[in-house]
Amino acid sequence: MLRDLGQTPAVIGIGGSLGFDSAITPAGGLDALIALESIGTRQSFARNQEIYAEGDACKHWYKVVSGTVRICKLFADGRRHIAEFCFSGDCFGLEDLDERAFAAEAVDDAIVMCFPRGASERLADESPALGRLLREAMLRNLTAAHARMLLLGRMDAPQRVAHFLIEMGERKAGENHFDLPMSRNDIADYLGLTVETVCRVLSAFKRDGSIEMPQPHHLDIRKRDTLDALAKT
Amino acid sequence: MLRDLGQTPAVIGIGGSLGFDSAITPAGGLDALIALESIGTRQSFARNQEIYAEGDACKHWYKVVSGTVRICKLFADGRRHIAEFCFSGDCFGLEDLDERAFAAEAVDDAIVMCFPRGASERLADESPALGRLLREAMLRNLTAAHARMLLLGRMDAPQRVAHFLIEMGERKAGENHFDLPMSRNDIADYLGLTVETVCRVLSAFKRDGSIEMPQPHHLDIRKRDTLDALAKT
DNA sequence: CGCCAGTTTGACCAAGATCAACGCAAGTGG
DNA sequence: CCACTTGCGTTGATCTTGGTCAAACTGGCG
Repeated sequence: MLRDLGQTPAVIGIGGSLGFDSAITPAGGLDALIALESIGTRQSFARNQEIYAEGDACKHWYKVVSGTVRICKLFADGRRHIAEFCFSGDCFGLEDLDERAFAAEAVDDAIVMCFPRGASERLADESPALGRLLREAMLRNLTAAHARMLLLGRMDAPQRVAHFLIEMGERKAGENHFDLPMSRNDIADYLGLTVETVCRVLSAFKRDGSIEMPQPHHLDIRKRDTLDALAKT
Repeated sequence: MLRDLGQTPAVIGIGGSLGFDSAITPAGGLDALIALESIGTRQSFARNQEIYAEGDACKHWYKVVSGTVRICKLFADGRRHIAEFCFSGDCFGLEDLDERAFAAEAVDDAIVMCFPRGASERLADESPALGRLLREAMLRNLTAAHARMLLLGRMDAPQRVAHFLIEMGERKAGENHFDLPMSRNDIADYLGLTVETVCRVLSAFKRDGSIEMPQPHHLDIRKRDTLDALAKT
């Protein structure tokens, strides 16, 4: 547990991929991380179960232990926007507002650690190193958010899907062969497209040999170069 | 100068509106803010002048004193994406990467304060209160980034323009009557639209009486309700 | 005066949304 | 064990929004 925290320590952000995998943990930071770990509680959620709802009070933040979590928002007209998918090691639910602007739901069966917000802020106060780690993580998150703005504002459908596949490959496994835990609808709402468009683009990728998809949720990237070229802005 | 910092203290983020206008400055935070102010230098830029370029080293971050700054990125195909407009009191240029992912340019004649990155990080290490303020500011920035994702991913052209007009009204003046310092091209690149579409939507708003625009850069919101209703997701 | 950069408008086109249908595998209940 | 339902995924036909291309208008400024 300790070793795990040391390698991908708990980190902050509304959601997003931000373990400190490559960060050096300065003296003092490690103690704070141990203390942080000790104030967390473990929770399990079933597929599609709500972790917190839009409008709930922001009393805690979370770190994914296993499974997948989506950070999302439902509109009056029934449409949905997914801000982020969180995988093992990712953190979510830390916001500056008092109320949740987004909901968090388990995509598949998921286990998360839950940290009280106030206590972890006090820990950061006592440990400059932890404070700095948190700031760095937030900036990383901000960088990721800007990248997503580019995707949503400037990329066409094939580019978005290619970008998504590469992102998933890197975050899930770092390999060309992996499972997609989320539905086509989830993917569409994450990329700002419709289910139909996502399907069509995936079919097109399959047709030109860029990917193989024996089952809808089992993916194999065959021409990474082609996808990379597309995803490159 | 000191009073100014106390009211809208220097704050961090790639860009964005994040003065601590409403934040209480806890004991100790103020000292750090004074120290921060003392390490800053004042710089002036002419209209369209570059403050830093994409790829430059991230040695400093900035706070707008007067004028307008755009944070933007140019693509190989000539298109441009504007991540943020920064007005008086806003800060920009603090990133986690070593190289600038975006450029910063003066929209009109602008004056900024420039702070060395390393020195301000050390200040935050010494002052938990400052560290906490910075974290809060970053989270605010993250919230803003998520709102922009919603805009870029889910809103149609009239909604985006309505949202933009309301945002500018609130940030520039808090009134219904104000100047738009940026060009139609800037607006388009900020909203993920083309100049033509921005013009058409503005003309439509003018036709239905939602706004008046005696000159292209002078705006008067006449039916805020209509615009609000549009902008509401 | 004419030039120039920025703005506006119109005609046309294409990417992706919408609407509709079908396929397919995993339940579910008789 | 087999109809029947249900939830996803896929595919096709059509429509809409906003992009593209082209041209005209405007207000400074040499």
